[in-house]
Amino acid sequence: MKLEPAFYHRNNVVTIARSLLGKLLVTHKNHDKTSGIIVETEAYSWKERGCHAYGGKCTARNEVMFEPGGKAYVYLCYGMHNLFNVVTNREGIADAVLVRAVEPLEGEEVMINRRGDVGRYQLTSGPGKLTRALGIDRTFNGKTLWTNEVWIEDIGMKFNSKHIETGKRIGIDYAGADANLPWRFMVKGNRWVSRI
DNA sequence: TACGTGATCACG
DNA sequence: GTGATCACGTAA
Repeated sequence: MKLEPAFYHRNNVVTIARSLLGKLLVTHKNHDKTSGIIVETEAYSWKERGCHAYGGKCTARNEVMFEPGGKAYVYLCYGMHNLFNVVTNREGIADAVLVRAVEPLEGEEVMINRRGDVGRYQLTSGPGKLTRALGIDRTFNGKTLWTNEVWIEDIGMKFNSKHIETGKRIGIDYAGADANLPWRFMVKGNRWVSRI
């Protein structure tokens, strides 16, 4: 069943990033349904330098982060890759969770068509790869996550801290000391987790 | 390890 | 208007 708005409106983005592991990210476009189990996330908070909305800075790109939790924040990275985030917290408090990897569940053929035949474990094992595989582009920016086009679902998969690996977030060296925050979460041993 | 790639943002 | 920058992926 789809996650309710209240799931996203909570104020602890780290807690939400952890609890998104094992949830199912689903897209449905042009009669193609694709889905994957979330196996890697990163938390971002307006209070730290890694975040696009650091210090409450609102721009044309990140304004959806300031809306109530439960929307998609999708932006273009390095001129090529669409990255998918889940906006959290209440209106005006800009927190978000980056989804970095999923394990394919439904529509693997469609994903291969979109990504090319790159091999089973390369299909969705990174933040740019999974958006391509699931057909997520910037037109998804601002969509609520309980529409019929994109949503996140609870499939009863639960992980305790024994099954979750924690680490520093990837690719944010510009964040200074905040780059060391242990806000990256991975399902231990899962084959689709992005880079080591 | 190196670079493609183009939107974005802080300048003025 | 302009230029530096960038929450990545790929080949090598």
